[in-house]
Amino acid sequence: MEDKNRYRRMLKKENLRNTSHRQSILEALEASEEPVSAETLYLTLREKGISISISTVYRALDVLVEKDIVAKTDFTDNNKSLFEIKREEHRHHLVCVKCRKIIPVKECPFYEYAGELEERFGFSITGHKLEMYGYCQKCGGSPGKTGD
Amino acid sequence: MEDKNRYRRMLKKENLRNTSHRQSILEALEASEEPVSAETLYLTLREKGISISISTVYRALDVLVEKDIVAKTDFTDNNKSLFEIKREEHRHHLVCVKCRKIIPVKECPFYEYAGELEERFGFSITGHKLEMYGYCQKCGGSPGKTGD
DNA sequence: CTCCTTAATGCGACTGATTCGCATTTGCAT
DNA sequence: ATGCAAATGCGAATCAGTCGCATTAAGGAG
Ligand SMILES: [Mn+2]
Ligand SMILES: [Mn+2]
Ligand SMILES: [Zn+2]
Ligand SMILES: [Zn+2]
Repeated sequence: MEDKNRYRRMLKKENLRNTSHRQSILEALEASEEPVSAETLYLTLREKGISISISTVYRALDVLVEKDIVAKTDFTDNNKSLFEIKREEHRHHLVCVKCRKIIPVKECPFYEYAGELEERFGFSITGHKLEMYGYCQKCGGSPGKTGD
Repeated sequence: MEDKNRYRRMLKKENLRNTSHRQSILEALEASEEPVSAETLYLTLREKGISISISTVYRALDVLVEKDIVAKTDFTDNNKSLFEIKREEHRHHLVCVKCRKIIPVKECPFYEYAGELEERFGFSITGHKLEMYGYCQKCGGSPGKTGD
């Protein structure tokens, strides 16, 4: 219930109306540990008994991405975009090229590197995306720690 | 002319036939400093007087990506994929969100970080993509060095 | 060089994710 | 409560990318 108010504030700050659909979408995104497609999100909402149109899902996601509340990523292969709510600590992903599993990674080693590039290219970096591809443990990954 | 032989060898190694279209495509990709869309590539080839079909461009790119000779990237915004030949040193990109300029960056600060993640998640990393977004110098970037 | 097998290509039809137009509803400021 | 702009629903439209199938052209064997 307090998330509801947080979302309201976020939307307000961006001059977006606080609609029940946007609330539901933010809630569903927050609940998902992995990035989700517009269609998956749509189906999830419908299962919860929420009557919404797929166009609305796309439009809501668009505006949330534009306002930097949601991150949109196009992983290669699968032709659909995936969406993820932006959290305290932004995330990167390990994507298994075999089973398509996506593991979120919270660390970001890029800040100092970014500063260096900004100076070199006279470029002002406002964001970045990093996706790593390979094989998960089940599909033939390295035998490293099981993630303890 | 010696590139032609290099391409032939690359194709042969992957059991791909050495067709004139694939040669032209590799040549055009090599000549481009920036990633290009299938359509741009298609038009470039046509301008050179090469008669080719857009399906063939897509099919050639697909197989080259599959064989790890070409890198495919989906930059956000513009809904088309961009393609780039894989060079000695793989590249990342600075993308200006205003004018869409793409600056290639050759450094990759990523290798040791990758090793760490592999061990932690039992994941075997075979590749990665890193794209950075922001404003180029012309569009309001940092006043850093002009790239000397 | 000639033949043969099969990959590669052209072309048009098709797909499927995303977008759009427009009529209707809803949020929200006054 | 009222009015207006923003948001939504629904179907139509877009358009990058894919596919089927008939035709061409690599390139290996002889
Ligand atoms: Mn990061
Ligand atoms: Mn790298
Ligand atoms: Zn896997
Ligand atoms: Zn720019």
